[in-house]
Amino acid sequence: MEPGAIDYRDLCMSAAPSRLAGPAERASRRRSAASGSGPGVTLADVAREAGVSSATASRAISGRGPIAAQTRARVLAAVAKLEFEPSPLGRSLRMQTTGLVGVVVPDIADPFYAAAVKGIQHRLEASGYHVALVDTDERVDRETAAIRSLLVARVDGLVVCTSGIAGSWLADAVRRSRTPVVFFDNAVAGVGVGSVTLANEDGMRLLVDHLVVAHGHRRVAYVGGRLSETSGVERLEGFRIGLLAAGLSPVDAYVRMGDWTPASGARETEALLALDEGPTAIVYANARMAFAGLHVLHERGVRVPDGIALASFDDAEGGALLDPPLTALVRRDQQIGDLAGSLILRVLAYAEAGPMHVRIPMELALRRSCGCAGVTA
Amino acid sequence: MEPGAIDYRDLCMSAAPSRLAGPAERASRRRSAASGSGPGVTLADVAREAGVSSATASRAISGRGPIAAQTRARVLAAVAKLEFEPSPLGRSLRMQTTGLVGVVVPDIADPFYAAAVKGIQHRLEASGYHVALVDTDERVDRETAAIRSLLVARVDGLVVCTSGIAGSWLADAVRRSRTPVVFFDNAVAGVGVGSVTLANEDGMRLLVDHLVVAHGHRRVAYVGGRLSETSGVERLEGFRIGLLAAGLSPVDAYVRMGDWTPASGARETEALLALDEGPTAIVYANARMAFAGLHVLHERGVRVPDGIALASFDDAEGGALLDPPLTALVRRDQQIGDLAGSLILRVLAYAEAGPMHVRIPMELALRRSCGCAGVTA
DNA sequence: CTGAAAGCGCTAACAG
DNA sequence: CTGTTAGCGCTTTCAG
Repeated sequence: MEPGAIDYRDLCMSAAPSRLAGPAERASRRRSAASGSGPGVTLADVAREAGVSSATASRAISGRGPIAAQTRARVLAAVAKLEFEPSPLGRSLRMQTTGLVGVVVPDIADPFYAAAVKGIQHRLEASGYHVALVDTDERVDRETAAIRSLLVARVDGLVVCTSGIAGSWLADAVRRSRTPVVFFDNAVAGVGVGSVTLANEDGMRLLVDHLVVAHGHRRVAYVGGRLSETSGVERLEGFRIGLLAAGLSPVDAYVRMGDWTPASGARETEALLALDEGPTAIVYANARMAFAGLHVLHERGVRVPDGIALASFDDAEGGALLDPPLTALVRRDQQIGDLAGSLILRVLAYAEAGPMHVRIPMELALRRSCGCAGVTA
Repeated sequence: MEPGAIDYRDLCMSAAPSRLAGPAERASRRRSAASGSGPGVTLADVAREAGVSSATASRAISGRGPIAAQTRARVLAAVAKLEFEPSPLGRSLRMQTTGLVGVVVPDIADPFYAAAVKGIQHRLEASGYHVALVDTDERVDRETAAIRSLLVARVDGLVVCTSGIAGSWLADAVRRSRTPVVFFDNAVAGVGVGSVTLANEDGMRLLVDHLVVAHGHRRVAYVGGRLSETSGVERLEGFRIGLLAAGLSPVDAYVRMGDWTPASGARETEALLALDEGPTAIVYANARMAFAGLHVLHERGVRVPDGIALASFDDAEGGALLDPPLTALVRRDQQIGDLAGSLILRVLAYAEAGPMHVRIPMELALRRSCGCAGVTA
């Protein structure tokens, strides 16, 4: 082990106490102002160097306000010479703006949210915003704390996927702070300047319709997600309506509720298998549950799709790689994040009026787990 | 479609121009100061309400400096009454501290980085820091821009996984800014206050050793990751040394270089299959390439592990769910992030001296893809 | 123990 | 067109 290296177990003991001093408690590190260039150089320095007032320097740099071309050039030269970088701290205080957008997600380890965050971040970065990310572990109390804390930090906007249909607290807090909020994946009725959601109901109907009409299944089961989230509610509704539209009626025993996790997908699949007269097809409300379900079926020696056919609402990197490849609804993964980012930017840039709600349509990818030959990629 | 709802295609046209006005260009929204409570209440308001000076109010709230218990109580009452939340903007300017830690990752959609970010965020949140996340898409130019931009934003610290062994720019920038940096997964020699990396070499040796010694393979191939990253280099080295230690010599044709992506995993696997005398076992440098490789093998009708045995350096949610379950090295996924967070906190809290380098040991999970019976979970 | 005053770095009115 | 002045909200000497 090289010098300076330590065993990770030691670190767990020594450097990971449950609570270290936070930013507010820390003594301020003084800037060293070492070479007189780079961070540490102030606008006043630039002004002095250029022989103008700091107001003029500010105008030259920001491009706002009248300024003689020649003066501007002098200032810019000074900026370059001193390698001046305007400090956002002074500007933030003055402008009441942080250049930060808070992003709150239930679980960044879920590939769906990871992709969404990627989309949001790329979008916002292009407009000069930074993303303050908080992962809530799907816990409503953590979500509440996260939003509160981001509001205190004076983020310019918020992009939130709430877990749990948010109560009045969220609505109040958001309204009072006058901070624009965009919801994605799960919307909150009546709150926020916009939302981006999937066509949960339509998509699920597509899936059910395919299983029933194209493949003739009549005993179709459903493994759903949390009903405390709108996506869970809407997908279930889509399942029921899809069944009814196809002339079948939902059977209670075939409708199982999971919580989006692989563990719950496995559990509910086993429950379905234990039934006297089991289903001939199972629809999962998301990919992670479907993956786990497929695994259970393999273990039990049930052939897919011959024994039981499978389909999933939601795809993920790997759905196409499974054996058999999973029939699912597809979308460009970062799209939802990109749109959510666009929505919040629209408000930040133009302070536009009415809320804007976007639904992303879903497309069916017919692979082999439903019984198709697997034409679609 | 409900009122206010629009089709997403319209939005792509109307609200997603390539560049919207950024924070610096926006006119400042004036606080409405509506009810006189909540955000908008200033320390001066509290002081007035409590009948003290703002200096005293500050002392009462921050807990720093001498203050009479009674006075403090009066101030705290005023705080509660007005629902005062200290503005971080004023404090930031004064303290030269933002409470922000920049986190830079190559690809948040990679489950490994997602888990790492989760660990980092949770750790930092516990100490009151926010995480400013940037995803670089594995592009060095984006990484450079990200770090520069975070430094300009005056983050208090940086946690970085660099893609590409960072050149002198990074070293310079980091040193000059005097901002503490912790590297994870990929380290950069001589730069930063710490690093958290996996035991790449040891782990890979474990894998090779198992294949050769336990299962008697003599034609072992390797599908590696980028050699512009230390993890890529170290894993390759581990493979070579492992082979040598087992008394075999590496065969050039069996050593293929991918770039961590599933696509490259598939491509190199096919190249291996095209060989006259192909390998009897393949070791992959990460899970995503292994998944794709397994898929290719399935498609080609090669039985795993009978035809070709498989093992992967790196696991991921789902490795155990594959068919056959994938033999791989395992770790607690968020651990690397947790440790990286601890390391940067240590520096932020104590401004401690020497750099600290941590290696996370890897453990072998014997599943079925290598030929084992699949005892380990 | 408390108050007055200065200032972090920047921008915006308002004069000149 | 440019300089002066006045803060944004907070912390911290320095006196009292």
